[in-house]
Amino acid sequence: MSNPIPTSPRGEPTREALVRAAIDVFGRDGFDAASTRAISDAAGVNQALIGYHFGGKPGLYLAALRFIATSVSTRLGPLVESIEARLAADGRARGKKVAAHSLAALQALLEAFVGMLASDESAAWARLILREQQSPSAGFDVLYDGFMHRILGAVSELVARAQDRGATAAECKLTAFTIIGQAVVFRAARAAVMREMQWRQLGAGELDGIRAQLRRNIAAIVQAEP
Amino acid sequence: MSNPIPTSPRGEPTREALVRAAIDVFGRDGFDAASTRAISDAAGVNQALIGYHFGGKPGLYLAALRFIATSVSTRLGPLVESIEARLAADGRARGKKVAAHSLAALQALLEAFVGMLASDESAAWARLILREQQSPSAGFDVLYDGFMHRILGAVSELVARAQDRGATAAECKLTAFTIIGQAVVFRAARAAVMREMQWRQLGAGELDGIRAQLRRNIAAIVQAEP
DNA sequence: GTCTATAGTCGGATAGAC
DNA sequence: GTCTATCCGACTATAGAC
Repeated sequence: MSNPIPTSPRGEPTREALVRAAIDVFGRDGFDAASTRAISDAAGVNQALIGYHFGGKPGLYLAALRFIATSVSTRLGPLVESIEARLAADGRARGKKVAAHSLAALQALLEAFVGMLASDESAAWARLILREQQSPSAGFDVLYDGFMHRILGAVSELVARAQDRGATAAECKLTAFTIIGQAVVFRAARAAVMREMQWRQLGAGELDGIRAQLRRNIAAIVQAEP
Repeated sequence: MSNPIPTSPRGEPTREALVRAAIDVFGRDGFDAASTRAISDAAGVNQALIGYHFGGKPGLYLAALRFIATSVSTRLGPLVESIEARLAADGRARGKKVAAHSLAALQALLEAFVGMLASDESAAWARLILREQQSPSAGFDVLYDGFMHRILGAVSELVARAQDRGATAAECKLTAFTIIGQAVVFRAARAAVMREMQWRQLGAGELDGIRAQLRRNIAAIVQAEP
């Protein structure tokens, strides 16, 4: 059916331009409504090249999701890796000291996360991800296995150590989602945020306020008495 | 251009069937990809009736958003009204007593909110709302003015009174969004939640766990020391 | 590897019978 | 108010020249 992607270096710029345009157009219009013409026009290449390079529209869609997973991993990967290394080094050790640096790491990770969600470049692929969450296609696996599972695991584990009360793994995962939700809302409900806050843009100043709020909330949640 | 909606009672069942089907199909496919044929088929009526009753596809879309705003208002309106009445009765009074019942009201409102977001019936229109948030059309006003602004105002005001430390209105609004985000994530990132929690459904048991988590987090956030 | 041209399908809107 | 029939434009995919 859909042939493998040709790998000749000569076509690489074309493939990358198509993928970048695809993320934008698929994110804005959804898979069905997005037209291959709109994508090829935005990429500045011929429409027939989508069939040649990706086998067709679905192949280009999957390539776009893979590109997103790689982008997120590139952006958050180093921080997540350093956290995972620290988690492994601490092993089963617990106590005030572990709790303190786990909280700090949790705050740092979510500040990086919300910074990513706030950026303009993330707008297009965030739209695609939110679509996949609402109606998962076969491509959802690319996103979940590509970065979601790993980040969720790190956040849950940090919550467990920062709280240091015998919360179950399921409870920590639930806490992780409520913490992540506090960042996600600034992308998922962006239009309402901008209108209600009467912001004209979400720039550095606004992001600082959001980050301070997140730091405070995270500390309050993990330090609260059970 | 698009004539006003005919108001004859004879056509009312047709209009309602079309609006209900429209919420489902528009939510699933987006405005462009949704076909009027799919909507009329799902509604069990003739495709040409969309033109007759709503002037066309855009008219039906706006009618669907209006229906959603009314549905949410019906579901959360009474609770919000009782909260607004209490806020008005308290006036400028502050202190421990006001803080305590404001916290309780905040928790109750968010439990109702997340219950709505968890319900299957809300899935379709939640999809539509998330789409509008990501790429607001002219119809976003219908949603914002219809219920968002009012609920956000109630949550912000409850946060201000439950904290009872001189936080600015902007800070309270930001806190309100982070609190609402903790509920919204269970709709916006539903696919990731189900997979990571290894849930097969989000039923009464799972919802109880989410609500307990929200209660705890909200109390921790508003009671934390500045 | 990239292009033009086109075949085949499906979309929204509407005219007109009942 | 509801239906059938149809126009016309836009879409994806692909054949074939360069």
